[in-house]
Amino acid sequence: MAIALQKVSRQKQKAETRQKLVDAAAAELASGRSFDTLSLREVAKLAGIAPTSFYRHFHDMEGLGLTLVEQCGEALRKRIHDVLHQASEGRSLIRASVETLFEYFLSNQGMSRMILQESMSRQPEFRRAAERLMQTMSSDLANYLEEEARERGVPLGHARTAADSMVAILFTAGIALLDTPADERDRHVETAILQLRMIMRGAEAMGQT
Amino acid sequence: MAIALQKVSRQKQKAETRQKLVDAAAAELASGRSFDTLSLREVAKLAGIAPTSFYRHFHDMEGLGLTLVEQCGEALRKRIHDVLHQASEGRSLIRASVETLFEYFLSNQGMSRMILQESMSRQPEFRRAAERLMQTMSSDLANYLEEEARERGVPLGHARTAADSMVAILFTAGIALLDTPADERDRHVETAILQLRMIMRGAEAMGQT
DNA sequence: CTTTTCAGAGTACAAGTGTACGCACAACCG
DNA sequence: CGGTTGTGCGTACACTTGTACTCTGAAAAG
Repeated sequence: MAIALQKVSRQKQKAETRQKLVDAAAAELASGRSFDTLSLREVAKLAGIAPTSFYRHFHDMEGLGLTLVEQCGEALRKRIHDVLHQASEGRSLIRASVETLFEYFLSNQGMSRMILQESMSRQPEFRRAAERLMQTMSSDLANYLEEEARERGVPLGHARTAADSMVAILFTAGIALLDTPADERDRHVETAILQLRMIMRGAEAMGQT
Repeated sequence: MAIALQKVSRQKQKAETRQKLVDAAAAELASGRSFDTLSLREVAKLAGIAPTSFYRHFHDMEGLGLTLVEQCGEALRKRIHDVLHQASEGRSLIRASVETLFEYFLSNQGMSRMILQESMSRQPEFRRAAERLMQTMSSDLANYLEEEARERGVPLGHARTAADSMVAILFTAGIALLDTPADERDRHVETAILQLRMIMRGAEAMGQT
């Protein structure tokens, strides 16, 4: 006996299938595929829709890619923001940030790889999207550093520049991390923390000049 | 009237066609194509050989890619090495290094993009190749920093870690540089220099602890 | 109710892909 | 010299790719 099916609105239905496409792509990334070897037909098949129906949702694979980066970037950004603006349970803030970020990288390898990779992609749109993300994170971080320095009464020179350095290091280390067997990952974490502290020291030193 | 043709040895001939393949790929990269959209058939055609003859030289496109990275990486490494170990004509060494490296990135955009991009590639071989390059450069730099610090009698803590940071920043900045219109590039250069100096200061500060 | 809209399916096609197989012919080796 | 080796070519095959076109059926609009 068939259960009465809810009649769903058109736009809701459309949004759902669209998300199916996004999810299918994400799943494929998660299992190690690279985004630009992913074909329209393939994601369509994985999402359970006809290849030609893809066009009802995205004009391009690039369109899908941008949505993907955007969705994941938002999650990432939020995560860092939260760490910075809430109690860090006794851990130093630098340590908390590094650990949180790396944790995210590890549990979302597929998407992280994509973001990191597309930040160096040939497709200008992708690059810009990734760059925007990094810049947003860098701004967040810079604001925080300045505020925190003011509270401690330590003059901090070039907060934004320091923040840029930190983000660059975190992302570069992130990639290396994903290639590292689990039992050596701590070393990367400690190194990254050391690197960030070094930059903090340098920034403070240059603030006093 | 036909000029007498030199009879060429087999291995020399083979080496030549192999290089034709490499050059064809490099040329395509230089004109903006991304390596992994490059097909075997395409490079074969550009090199002026039959598609199936490709296999006489490389087992894979990946094989070609590795050769490409290797050749270009060597050039890059050498360039930096030279800057570090020779008179820098009055410029500070940091400035000289940054300017030389960025110059190289700009005049070899295709290859640079490839190296930078493949350092985050899905293909583990590529990643490792790029990582090897970065580590070599980092070692070179670390050695130099230590030696130079010894000469000045300044204790330098964690030279290698500092060098890693510097390389990460240089490569990240390199990508941004390539996306920047010519008249704004100086800003990137100055920022990078500032970032490296900051790290130096930090490293010195931590060396005294 | 009727009419319109539009997400999705199906078919079809031209173009491009990697590569297996066999052949030609010049360089090499004994 | 004659036999072997190996680079390069051409053909052929089985796929995969993006997408143009047409059709269907149900939700939305009137």
